[in-house]
Order: sequence, then C-alpha cells, then structure tokens
Amino acid sequence: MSLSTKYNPAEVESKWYRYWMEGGFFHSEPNPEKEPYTIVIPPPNVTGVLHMGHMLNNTIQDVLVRKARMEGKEACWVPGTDHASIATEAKVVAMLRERGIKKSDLTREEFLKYAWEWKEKYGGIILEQLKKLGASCDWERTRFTMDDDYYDAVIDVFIDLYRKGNIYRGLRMINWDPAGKTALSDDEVIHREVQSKLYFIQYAIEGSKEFVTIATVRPETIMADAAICVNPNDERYKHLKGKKAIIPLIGRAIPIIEDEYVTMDFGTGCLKVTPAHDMNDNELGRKHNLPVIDILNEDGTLNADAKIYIGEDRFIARKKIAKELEAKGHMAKVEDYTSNVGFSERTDAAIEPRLSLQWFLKMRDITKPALEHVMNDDVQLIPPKFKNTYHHWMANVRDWCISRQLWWGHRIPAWYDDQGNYVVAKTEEEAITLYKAKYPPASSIKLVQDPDVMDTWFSSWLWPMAVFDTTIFKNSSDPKGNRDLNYYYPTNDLVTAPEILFFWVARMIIAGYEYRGEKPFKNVYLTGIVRDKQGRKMSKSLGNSPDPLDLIANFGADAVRTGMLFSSPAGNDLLYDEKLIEQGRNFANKIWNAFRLVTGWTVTANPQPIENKVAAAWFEARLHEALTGLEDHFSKFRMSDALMTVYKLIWDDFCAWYLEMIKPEFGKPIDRETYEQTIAYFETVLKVLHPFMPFITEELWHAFKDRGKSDSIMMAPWPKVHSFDAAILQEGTMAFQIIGEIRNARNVKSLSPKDALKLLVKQNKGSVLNSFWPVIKKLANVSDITFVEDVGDTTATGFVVGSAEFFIPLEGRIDVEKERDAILKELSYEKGFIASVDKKLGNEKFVASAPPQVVAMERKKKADAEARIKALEERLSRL
RNA sequence: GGGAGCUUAGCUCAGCUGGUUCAGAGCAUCUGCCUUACAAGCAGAGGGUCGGGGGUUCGAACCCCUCAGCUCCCACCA
Repeated sequence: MSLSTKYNPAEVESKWYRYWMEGGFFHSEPNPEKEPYTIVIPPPNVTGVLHMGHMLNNTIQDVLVRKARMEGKEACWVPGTDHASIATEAKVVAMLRERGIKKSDLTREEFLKYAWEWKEKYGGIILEQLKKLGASCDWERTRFTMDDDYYDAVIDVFIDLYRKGNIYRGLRMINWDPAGKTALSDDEVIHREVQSKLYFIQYAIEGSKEFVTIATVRPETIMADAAICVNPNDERYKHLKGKKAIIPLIGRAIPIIEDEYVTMDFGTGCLKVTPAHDMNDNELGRKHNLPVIDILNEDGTLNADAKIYIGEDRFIARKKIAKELEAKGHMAKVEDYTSNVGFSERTDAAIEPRLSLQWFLKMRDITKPALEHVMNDDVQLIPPKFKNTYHHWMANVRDWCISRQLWWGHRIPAWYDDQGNYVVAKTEEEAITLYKAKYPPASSIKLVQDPDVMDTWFSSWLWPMAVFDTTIFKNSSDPKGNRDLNYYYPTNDLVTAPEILFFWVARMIIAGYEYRGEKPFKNVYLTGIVRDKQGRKMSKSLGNSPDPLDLIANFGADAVRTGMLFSSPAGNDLLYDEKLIEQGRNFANKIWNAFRLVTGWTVTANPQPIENKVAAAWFEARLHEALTGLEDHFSKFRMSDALMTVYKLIWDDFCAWYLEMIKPEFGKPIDRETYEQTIAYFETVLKVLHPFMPFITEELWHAFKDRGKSDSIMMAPWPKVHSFDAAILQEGTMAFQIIGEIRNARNVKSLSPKDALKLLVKQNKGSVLNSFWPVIKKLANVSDITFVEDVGDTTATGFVVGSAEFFIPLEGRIDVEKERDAILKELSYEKGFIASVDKKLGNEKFVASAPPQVVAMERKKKADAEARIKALEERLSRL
C-alpha cells in the first residue's frame, strides 16, 4: 500500500457528505427514549452568501450538535432562511432597475412575483454552501420565514397581540429611511458622528427692528418651524415673551414660547421648534399645541409646504438655503460642528425623523419575563458580560415600530374603510364581519387592506417555535408539529452574533415566554466578529474577506473549521489569519500520517515488550486526563480550549510520545496486543476529534472498519470518561524530562542521535521513577542504564530531574570550563532561590497566618533545593 | 452624555474563590536535522517587572484607588 504523504481533503469530503445525506444521519424524529438536543440555526438572509462570520458561527453549532449526537442524544439542528424584508426588497428593486423596470411601475402582485422568483433562484445558495462546511443540519426540516404556514403564524400572532391590546396604531415620530422609503425601528438606526456646520440664523421680531438668533444644523427645515423657544429663566429674552418672530425667506410669523427644556448656554439659548422634523421638537410642539408642518416628501425632497426649493433634496436645499440666508443677511455666523446623525442600517441613508401612522408593539409588559429569566440565568448568556447590556436594553425598551412600507414580507392584517376606520382580521370576509359589528351600517362596505408589511424580526422572533409548529398559536391543530414542539422545545443552545442580541435574541425570549411560557433556549453563545489581521471588520469594500469556498477548496473543510476555532473564545472577535487554516491543514496531515504509520505495520503473535505495556498504561491515563479537561471545556463553551485539548492529545501525546514509544524498528513487526490497543486508542481520539473535523475522522474510521462498529463515526458513542492513574502520569512527565535532557545534551555537545549513549543514575531517595527506564532507553537512544552510588572519576555531563542525578559519561569529549560555568550558574540560582524561601520562612507573620500546607510546601521546596545544591557541589568537586 | 469591557511573550489568548496547577498555551522566532509515518515534519532552545503609579496584605497578574490607552453598547440636546 502506498498512500500519499499528504492528506487530500478534496477527495474525501464530498464523498462523505453524500454518504451522510443518503444514510439519513442528520435527520431527527422525536424519540422518547432519548434526551433531545436542539439547535435552531440563526436563519441567514435569503440575500446572503456565505461569509467568514457564517463559517465561525456554523462550525460552532455543528461541533455542538455532532458531539450531542455521539453522546446518544436525539440531536436536531434545524436549518432555514429569513426573508429579510428590507434587505431582499432592496436587492430585488436593484435587480429590476438593472433590467429597466421601476418598482413604481409594478403592481404589488407583479413585484412579489419577481421577488419570489429571486428567492427561488438565490435563496438556497447559502444553505448549499453550508453543506460544504460539513454542517449536519436536518435538511428535511428546512424552513423559510415566509413559508405559507409560517406566514400564517406571524399573522396569527399579530392578531392575537392586537386583541390583547399590545399592538396599536399610532401617529408617532418614527425613523424614516428616505432611501428605502420606509419606517425603521430604533434598532435599525446606527448613529455616527458627522462633521457638519452649526448655522446661526437671525429671525426678525414682528413689529420691531430687533431679531433673535437661533442655532441649527438644519437650516433647510426653517420653513417647517412652528415656534421659537427660549428658557423662561433666560433674562436675555424675557422681553420677547408673547411676541412673534418672522421666518426668513418665507416671511411666516411664529410665536416665541418659553420652556425649560431649552438649554441657555447652548448656541444662543434660542431654539427653533420644528415639530415635523425633530423628535424633541415634536414633544415640545405637542406640549405647546404647535402645528406640525411637514415640508418633506417621503424620499427626502422638499414638498409644496416648504414654499421654496420645492422638489430639491434636503441636503442640496440645505446648502442653497444657507447660501441664500447668507446673501440676504440673515446668517449671523457659521461654525464647524460635530453632531450625531442616525443612518439606516440597510440603506445607509440619513434618517429623517418623521411623523407617521405606524403600528407599534407595546414592550413594557411583554418584556418582563424575558428580562427576569435572563437575569436569573434561566437563559444563560455566554459570555455573561452581555447580561449587563441586555439588562440595560430591556429595562429601557421603547415600543417597537413593527410596520414597514414595503411589499416583501408579512402583510399587516388590518382593513380600512375610506374614513380611516379599521379592523384587524385574518381574511377579508372576517374583516367585513368584524367591521359590520363594530361600525354603524354603511351603504357599501369596501375595505382595503393595509399595504404595509411587518418588520422582519416580527417573524423571526417566532423561529425556535415556528420551525416545529406553526399552529401553536391556536390550540395546535397540527399533531406532528405539536409533538415536535413539545419534544424539541425549549431548544438547548443558540449560537449567534452579539450584534443581534436585541434585534433577535431578546425578542425570541419575549415571544417564547408569551406563547409557550417557556424560554426558547437554555444557552446563548455569542460569537465574536471575524476581523482581518489588522483588526478591521471583514467587508466587501476593503476586499479583506477571503471567499470561504475557496478556502475550503484549498485547505479542506476540516482545516477551515479548526482554523476558525483555534482562536475564538466566546464573545471575542476573531482576528482571521490564513495561518490558522494552515495549522488546521497541517493537523489533518499529521493525523493522516499517523494513520499511514499504524496501518503500515505487520503484526505478529510475539509477546508484548515491557515498554509497550508502560506506554499503554501511560496513554490510558493521559487520555482520560485529557477527556476530563475536554468535558470541562465543553461544559463552559470554551470551544478553542476544547479543540486545543484534542489537538495536543493527538499531536503531542498520541503521536509524539505514545506512537514513538511503541513504534517498532523499521521493517520489524509489532505484537498483536499493542497493535489492537493502538487502533483502539486511535479510534477513541478520532471520536473526540470528529465534531471538529468530521471528514477526515469519517475517512479514517472507515479505513479502520471491519471491527464491528457503527456505519458512521457520527453515530459512534462518545468516549466515557473514567478516573486515571495520576502516578503514572507523573512518572511519565519525569521520564520525558530525562529524555529531553539527554536530547538537549546531544544538541549542545553535537552528538549524533544515532550514537547510543550510556546513562549513569544516582537514585536519591524520593525518586518515583521505576517503570519508564526501557522507554527512556528507546526514545533517547541509551544503550544501557547503570544505577550507581557514586560516579567515581568518570568524566560526565549531567543533570538533575526530581531528586535523581543523571550522568552521561563522555570521556574526552567534555569541555570542563563550560561544564563548570553551567554548574556555577545553576548553583547561584538555587542559592538565590533558597534565600527567598528563607526570607518567607523567617517572617513570623507568614508562618503564623499562611495556611499550614503553604508553609509545609515552602519547607519542602527548600529541602529539595538543598538536595540539588549538594548534588551540584559534588559534581563541581569532581571536575 | 450614560453604561460595560479590555490592557499578561513578537501575535492570538488562558490564568477559577489572593499562596504548586503562577507566570502558561498555540502560533511565530532561533539552532540542529531530508533520522523510511509526517519538512504541512522531527529534536532542542530563547522570550514577559502581567499598561503606569499608589494602596490593602505575611503574600497581588488576581482585591481597592488613580492615571493612560483601546474596544463595544446605549442615548433626541438644537
């Protein structure tokens, strides 16, 4: 058999993924005999293509699911996609524009037809890409947030919340996205600092030569002014009370009012009040009964009420108006100014505060259980630092604007007559019935459905429930869905990005308690953001994001998965470096070569050599020590540490130590007992590696097959951890130190590893080493070991491990001066060490207050050091 | 403006309730090796006043104060 020295992932990965799919290994059905383990995928947008963040996120989910499955749980990972209302609509609009079609020229039905076509064509791409990564999702359960029954569920929830009085329609200031021409929730607005100007504009006082100066960053809104406001305590403006000011350029008179809201020392202490275009001004306007004069169109251009610059974009109008004010002498001055401006998360357009009729969900009461159960860890956030942020948000939550002026999404089930009266109902017939009951009979009832759709998150907040049963909201008419929901819900772990903690996670928790009276998941693992080496966010415009599929093609999915996990503690950003992926690839190659070694052996019936017995006993203990650590890491969601534990177990312990210990000389056979044992160990380490590297482990599992095992390593039982022999581990550590010292001596003295050395050992009392001598002989190439009382006059180089002294006789090949220097250096270190211990022990307070075992430990350290000094001095005297 | 967090080896990070798991890991670096499993490798080595300063304590990477720098979240001061 001649296998390549390089592992080739491309050859095996697609083969095994197909095998898993055909074998139905990913599929789950409720099984009362088994404990369920459930993850619902954070549904990627249908517009999405796989990026590095998805790779990290889904690798973690797959690791968790695969481990749970091997532990014998009924593991179910539900995949799916999100319709992503505004993002998708924007994409479809852009696509149509390229084809020369304007959205405004289409009917709703026509537009939606295009949108669905687009979704069918591109919406599944990202899920297909996940398969390349090895994701073990139950693809038979794939859901979409606009599946027919899911759609119904969202509508049902809307109606239910409306009937409970939690949803209302109201005229409110909302965040208006002039590019998307839709309302946005507060969370979809990103505030950024912007360099702008503060304009000081003079308003004449009616019937006087006097004027007041106001400061504003938005001169284009002066035409919408409803008042000038000053602080009642401001002496400068007392005399203006009751007078009127004239808006420049348009000449409209507005009242001068007083309110303590105005800060006297900002700007001039005079505030222009523009209720239609500023949140605070709106409040103020309501308080003082001011008219709302809206001068903007929905696309951010000026409308007829502006009187001037009609049709101009707000930012162009700003410049022109500033210029005109300047020209006409109304501009007192202009200052540079940094202000915070909100931008649309999706379109990046500057948000326009706008008074608008929208639908809202009252948040105050509905959020209470969601806050409480996170604070008491019923739902655990990992890392827990996010509890603070979560608390802050939930305690200050404002009503959620859930309507969007879009077509792609779940349409609001409200029906209006031509008077603006409305009812909320699922169907038109139902609406008519309700309407008749609610409003006085009208001659002809023609109801029109609300054209708007709901915020995307108003559908995805049902995800952990609705993926199993979309009828829960009305006494579960679907027996299968009901059965599945009861079995799988609450789910176990949710893996997602902290950016959507409020958008999505919090709202799922809210919905979970509202509709199930139960949390949607037990743990929320928040991943970091994948950044480049310099710490910059991965982005298309920077071009710093590698294509995940290229990486998989180049390095293999296993390598990419481990690369993502090598350095990603929960909640911390991952600084992506291709080196990490290379490390994963190298690891796969290492395992591959270990496999080549083991399967290249011929087996005999010879008795097991003593060093192999020692090796097996040692590895057995080491294995279970590692497994103990592994379980601990997993239980705390320390994924990088868990991977590193397996990595070191395989590379260092299994390959570098164990296999080297038992490896027969070239061409010689290995005894059957050791061979069987080794294969069993190999299989065990493959099992614990499988969640991280599913493909190579499956490949090797099958290569070892014919041993009466499961058809896939996916289904192989996770190793049971048991207690281990700590003494042999300690012995092993000492043996490895001795081997290291001998090899180091070889390096320093330029001795070939091929020349066997002799070793003299002076076993002082307290030495624990007894069974590893044959191992030392083999790994350090020592021809014989002699135990001596005294080294006599042999010229030797030496070292101390534990309390034993070791000497390598090197007649005539030793540099006495160098040796002396080295010993003197060691001696001075040891003496300094003793001095520091003495200082501690000489301190009465230390001896009195420190715990006895700490004091005893110090005494032992001192005794050990004294023994070492004695040995060193003896060696010195012999030189 | 409010809140949270971070600063430990060249890089990315561990380090639990102050004391043997206390200064660690992986990667990178350096030296020597193409030794028939693996150069995507093997053997060995070096490297940190734990951001600065102060305090508490017998004892501080860990607790307190302070300064500096970085990051994130929330927020309507024109």
